[in-house]
Amino acid sequence: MDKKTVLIVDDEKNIRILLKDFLEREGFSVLEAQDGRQALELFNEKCEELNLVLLDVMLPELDGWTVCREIRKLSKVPIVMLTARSEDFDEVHGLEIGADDYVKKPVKPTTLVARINALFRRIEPDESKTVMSYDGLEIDDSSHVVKIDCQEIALSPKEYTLLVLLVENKGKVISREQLLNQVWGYNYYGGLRTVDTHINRLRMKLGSKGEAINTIRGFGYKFEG
Amino acid sequence: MDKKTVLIVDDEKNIRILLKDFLEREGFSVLEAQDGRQALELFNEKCEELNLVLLDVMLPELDGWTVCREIRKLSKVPIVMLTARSEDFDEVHGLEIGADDYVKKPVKPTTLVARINALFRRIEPDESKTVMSYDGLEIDDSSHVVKIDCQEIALSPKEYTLLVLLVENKGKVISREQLLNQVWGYNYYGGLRTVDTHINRLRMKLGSKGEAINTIRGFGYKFEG
DNA sequence: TATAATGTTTACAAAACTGTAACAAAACTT
DNA sequence: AAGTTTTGTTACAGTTTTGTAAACATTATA
Repeated sequence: MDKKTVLIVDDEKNIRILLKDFLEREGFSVLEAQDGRQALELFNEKCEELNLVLLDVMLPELDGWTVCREIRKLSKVPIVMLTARSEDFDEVHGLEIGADDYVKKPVKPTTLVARINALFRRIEPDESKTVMSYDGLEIDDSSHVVKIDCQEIALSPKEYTLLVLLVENKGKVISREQLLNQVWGYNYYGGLRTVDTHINRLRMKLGSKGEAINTIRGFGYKFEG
Repeated sequence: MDKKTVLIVDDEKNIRILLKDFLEREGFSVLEAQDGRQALELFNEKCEELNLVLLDVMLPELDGWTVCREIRKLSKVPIVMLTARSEDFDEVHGLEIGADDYVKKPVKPTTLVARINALFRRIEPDESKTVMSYDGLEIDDSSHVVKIDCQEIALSPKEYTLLVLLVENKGKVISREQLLNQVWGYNYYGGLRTVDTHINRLRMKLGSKGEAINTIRGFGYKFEG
């Protein structure tokens, strides 16, 4: 998987910096433009290597709408439009003139990246993955692979199901009854202590990451502190 | 461009009706489900003809997250997740487990349709690949020929179908139920162990390449590690 | 601090799962 | 119609997984 290049077009410098930093940390390569004219120039020049354009709607000189339409004429590069003021938030129009997503500012970088990845996943279906991750723990449910620091570990069916449930509800306490219902089935008849045993086995196999499974005395278990 | 089929999954009847009416007026064909279990059943049955799933997060029985993950395991059908309550609005998680868009209710039908169209615009008409290959294994679906290191091998119909399904979903775990549904037909009534037997026969015929078929204890089989 | 309540760990037998072989029914060929 | 191939089921064995109980540890409570 090669590095993706993103062009950020925004007239506010702090926003460009914020997004650029975050995207680079996520492994993207980033170009910047501060107005529509510059954006189009850069686009013409680097068209081939661009994978995505992050386009603000309010721009000096040439507005985002126009830039979006121009780019669409030339290329199929995905475009995400950003908008700040609610009166500019004509989502339907934005999508109709060729944007692939349309997002209201302020946008959390994590969210933005998640949306960008979802977009890429669509375009290059080979890399489609459904991963949950936390710290160095990675769960790909479609391939059923659990990794700790990129090292695959083997879990039994119950352990796996339990882990997925915990991670999925990370931050929330889940009672033993709930765990029994979800993992063992709602008409399962068995002792609650069984859950403890499995939690224990899971913790062992997760090694240091096992500490992310917290005991909430009297209530149940919770993933993450 | 033929008519697109959308599956609406929501437990609120008025929302289903509202969306259904609107989508049908826009030229879509619509199916409905009111809970997660029903959604998955419908999905298994109509998998082939579906183009999009509109999935509410809050559902009785099986929640939207689970449904989304299940669908993702087997298919590349786009999924749009809807959510009503803000505490359920974990956009990043939704997108990570395979949703293509994630929208907060109440959503204007016009907006929704614009987003759906933007999604479809991205998806290229899949040139139905006829040749699949993995390592020294080559499957030409148009001529029905399977080769190992350029050496043609003979597979029975069931073995062939099974292999194609596995290879098409390489890297993904497929449950015995799913294999039965896809290979033997949706309303086939027969034991799950039958799948094991055929997997076994397939492995034999594939020789060393047979090792690419992995057993995922408690869940099913997966092609490739 | 003593006691009760709750959670953790260990050990082991029971249960569940899978691979394989054998067999008979069904489908297909000739 | 006889022979061949494909198919579904069952049974058995080896292995892994699982549930339970009991001992052990920890935390709360009086």
